[in-house]
Amino acid sequence: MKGIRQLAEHLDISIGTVSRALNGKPDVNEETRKRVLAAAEELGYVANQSGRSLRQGTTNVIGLMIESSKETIEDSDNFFLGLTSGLQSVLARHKLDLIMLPCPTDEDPYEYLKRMVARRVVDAMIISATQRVDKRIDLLSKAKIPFVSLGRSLSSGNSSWIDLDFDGVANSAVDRLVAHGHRRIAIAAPSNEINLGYIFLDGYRRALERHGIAYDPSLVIRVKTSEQGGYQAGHELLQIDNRPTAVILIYELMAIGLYRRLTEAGVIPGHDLAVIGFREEPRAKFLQPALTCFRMSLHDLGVELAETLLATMPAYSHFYPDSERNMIWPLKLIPGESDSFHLMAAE
Amino acid sequence: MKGIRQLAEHLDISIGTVSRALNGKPDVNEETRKRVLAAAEELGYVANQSGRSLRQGTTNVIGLMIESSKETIEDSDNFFLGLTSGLQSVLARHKLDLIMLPCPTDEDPYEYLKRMVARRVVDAMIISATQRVDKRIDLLSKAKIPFVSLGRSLSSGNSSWIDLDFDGVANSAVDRLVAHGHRRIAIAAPSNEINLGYIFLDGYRRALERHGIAYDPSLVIRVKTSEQGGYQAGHELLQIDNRPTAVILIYELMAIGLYRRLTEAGVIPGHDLAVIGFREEPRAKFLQPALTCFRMSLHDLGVELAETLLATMPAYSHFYPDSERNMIWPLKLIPGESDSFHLMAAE
DNA sequence: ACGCGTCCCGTAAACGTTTACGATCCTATG
DNA sequence: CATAGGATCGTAAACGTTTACGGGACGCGT
Repeated sequence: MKGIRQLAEHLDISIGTVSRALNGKPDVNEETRKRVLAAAEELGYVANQSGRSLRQGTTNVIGLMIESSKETIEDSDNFFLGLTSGLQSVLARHKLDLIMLPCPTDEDPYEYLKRMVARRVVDAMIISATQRVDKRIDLLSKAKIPFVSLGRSLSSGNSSWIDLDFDGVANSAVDRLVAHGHRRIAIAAPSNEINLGYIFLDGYRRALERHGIAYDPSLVIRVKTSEQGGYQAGHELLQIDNRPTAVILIYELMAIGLYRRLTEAGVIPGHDLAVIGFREEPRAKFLQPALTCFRMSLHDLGVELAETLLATMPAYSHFYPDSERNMIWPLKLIPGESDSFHLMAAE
Repeated sequence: MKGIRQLAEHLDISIGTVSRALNGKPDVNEETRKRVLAAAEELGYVANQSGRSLRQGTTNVIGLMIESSKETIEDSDNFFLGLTSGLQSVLARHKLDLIMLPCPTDEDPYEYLKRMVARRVVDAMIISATQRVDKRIDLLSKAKIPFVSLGRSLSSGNSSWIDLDFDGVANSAVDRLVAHGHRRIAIAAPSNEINLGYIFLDGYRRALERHGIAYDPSLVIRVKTSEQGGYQAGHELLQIDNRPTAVILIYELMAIGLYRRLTEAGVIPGHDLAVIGFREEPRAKFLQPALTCFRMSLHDLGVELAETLLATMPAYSHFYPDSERNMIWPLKLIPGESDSFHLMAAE
């Protein structure tokens, strides 16, 4: 089966009518529409995407850009795959397909995105790992490509975003640790320019202030968001004099490395050092003591992302009239035992 | 910047010459080529992919199909993301882009692939999770879409594939366990129709035979390849009367669940029950005792996949003249402690 | 009989690119 | 000088769709 022309000839109908029949347009007899659909099914005809895109200027494809640095690719998790399920459940309703665009580790994400945008291979984009100031946002805005970013940015302007509630996470974590008697609380934040690192630290700082605890910069550890980074964090924690009694991790896989380093040094996690991590991961279930952490549904987040995105696309926005353009995605605290040993007042 | 026409007008050159200049064709003055390239860079012109695809019948995009069932998506790992790095390093040399095509969990993989193929959105495909008999292979062959499958199949015919050496893995594992004195060796295989499960079991069976150990079907446990499945496997292991003294797992994440179930029952992994897993995963590093398992480089596998694929594509095959169409990908044994406690002869 | 509207269908242009072909100019060679 | 041939460029067709437009057939009311 070559194209619509062969299909039309086979049916002895004009090519225009066949197209209208297939696309559910009016001005076509219900009877002939049946014939056309049957023949298409029988001959296995599916419209060539290039031809269609060229004519309509639309691809019916949504892109999910994926970044994974050389350092974290080994530890990188099922985050994006977890998202796809929710995304697709919404996109499928509009006959939109999702493709993932993995940015090569040795290419600049901005340049990569620029290429993809210029080639007009997707109608809209979802980007993540949003930086504090992110050129990609300006790029997409100027190119008038609808998009939503997972993570707000200083560059966001009035574009759409959904951000994980890292402010809330930091606050609950500090509250909980303080309630358990901790006063010296360390925090492991990412070493790159990702914006959620800043939000996380801000929340941490303001929470301390709320509890009348002085902010101590030496308790802020900047490491990679990986198991390796967790190990490194543990290492640095042990060096601090007047060692903190608790630590908050921005990424749960770090807990594995942290536990490892602590255990090596004879420091018992949860007993000698309280630990709270983000986010709940099935594969960290094994940790002893069980990690206190925050839960979120990747599927639901995917659904929300898709709806927010569609709301920004003129052709689909009427389906989602009252969709928020911006939103803070809530996390739920899952109490474990890694922070529940009460401390004797040290002084 | 709209299209090549505007670029041509801006340069006051014909549209054909511009196209030739951009694509490095002959019959264009070196001087004007410079001008064209400069102007394209300045105005940010990039060829529209749809137009190009339509004309040349080629998209310059390679698809990596991703399957993840509802059950395993939570546990699914960085396998595909790990592959992309190697894939892209090769594809980039030929200006080919990689996209990942995640099959929705509620859609039949065959139908999904059929849609993607018919829409002509990629030039070639990489498929994985190959089934014992896999209709996708016939589909791609008939559609004359170059492809390589990760995992051979009974349907493979003379198509290209790379298969992980599960036969070798099963054999080494059995050899090692027998050398440690084990005679009753269980095996946890996947419950679906994925072909590597069969190969794994075959290898296991032949290895037993080689050692003069009778094959006992009750020692074959079929579970999902997830942490949950590992737990289930542990559960079933404990039910077997005349309990086996060792178990081989087809997937390393299963070890986490297995350890959990064993510990619950007071059975010490590595001591009361020897364990060998596939494949090495950074996140299973924490397990105590350390898991004996098999290592492979995802990056290198990606490289090999890309080269094998390109070798099947007429336009690129001359770059890879002596590339094997089929290949067994070797794994390296990483000794841990989970199988190294020597047993007293039980009888 | 005439006009008008509705239903259905065919015709052809347009989307942006690549490429076969032919045209022009210039140089070298006899 | 005539001509061959190389270098460079312009022209136009083609890829597979969608869709604006117009036209024929038919029914209905006047």
